[in-house]
Amino acid sequence: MKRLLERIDREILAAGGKRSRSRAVVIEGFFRARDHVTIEELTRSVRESAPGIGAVTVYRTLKLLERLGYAKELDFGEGARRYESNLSPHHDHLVCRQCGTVIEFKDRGIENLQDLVTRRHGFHPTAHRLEIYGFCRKCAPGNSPERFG
Amino acid sequence: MKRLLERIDREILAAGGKRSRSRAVVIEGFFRARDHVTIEELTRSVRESAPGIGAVTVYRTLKLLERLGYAKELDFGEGARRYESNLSPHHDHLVCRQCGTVIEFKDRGIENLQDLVTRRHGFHPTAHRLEIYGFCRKCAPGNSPERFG
DNA sequence: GATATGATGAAAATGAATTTCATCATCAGA
DNA sequence: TCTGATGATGAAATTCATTTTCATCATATC
Repeated sequence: MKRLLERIDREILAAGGKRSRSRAVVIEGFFRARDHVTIEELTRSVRESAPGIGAVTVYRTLKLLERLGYAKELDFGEGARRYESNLSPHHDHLVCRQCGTVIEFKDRGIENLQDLVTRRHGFHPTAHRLEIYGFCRKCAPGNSPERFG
Repeated sequence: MKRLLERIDREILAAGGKRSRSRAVVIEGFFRARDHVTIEELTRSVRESAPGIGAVTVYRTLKLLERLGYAKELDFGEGARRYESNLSPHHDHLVCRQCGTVIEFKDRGIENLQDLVTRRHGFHPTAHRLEIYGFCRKCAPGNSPERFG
């Protein structure tokens, strides 16, 4: 973690930025937080140790991390965006509509077929998003007495 | 088209709604419009024939069509939602980041693999979204002198 | 035709995200 | 180490899509 923060620090410096205490706290908080956080969640958690930090700084810092390639914006259609660390390799998401759990998955076969599809249309892909919405194992119809029983 | 509008009309009545001129204009406008319209685009086009129609009515009418199963909300991350008719069977989208063109595609292989993935995680899917972003044939790197030359 | 109630549109409200701006902090050079 | 330039901050204001409110209008129903 220390290594990572120092590396990001160096990249910010190299890009003409300056160090700042608030930003450091937000960045560390982001990598320590559970994945797929909203700005609001992250702001709340970061303020536990550094109460003065404004939500605007959290917005700005995550935009910065995204620009540097360390964070990824997600949108599960909830109104507010979520962010995940971009350190682990690319993956897609299963999103439970009941409890909000997000399961990450990776499927080489799907990716290959996507490549075929784009090639067939002469399309040059730069990114994709695949989300499957439904009910996770725990919330599945039949396993949720209070909802279906 | 006439048939379709009458059928929707009947469904609205059956659900306890009433007929309305404005709404009829919006619904017809929606099915005549090019696919993947924004509220703003549809409002503008609808106002050419019925200037008094408020954007709020367009919002409400598309929500209604969605509830009835005739329209689908899309979000290509542009800030404003888009809507497409839900009459044609399910498909996914290639979205050009340069010119905004949207190509629809359908790939049974991808869908099958998605089913496998969800089953592997004990997940019960109810919907999914797959969008591939990049450059369409016309805007592809190498074909766009003003951008890459 | 009278009446209950759904639909409308303008304006206000909401809420996430961004911008503005005065102030503070940090880096670079003397 | 001091100092000036400029990046970063946080509060408040702004933006923008969408939703809600509300007085009024329109349409089914009796």
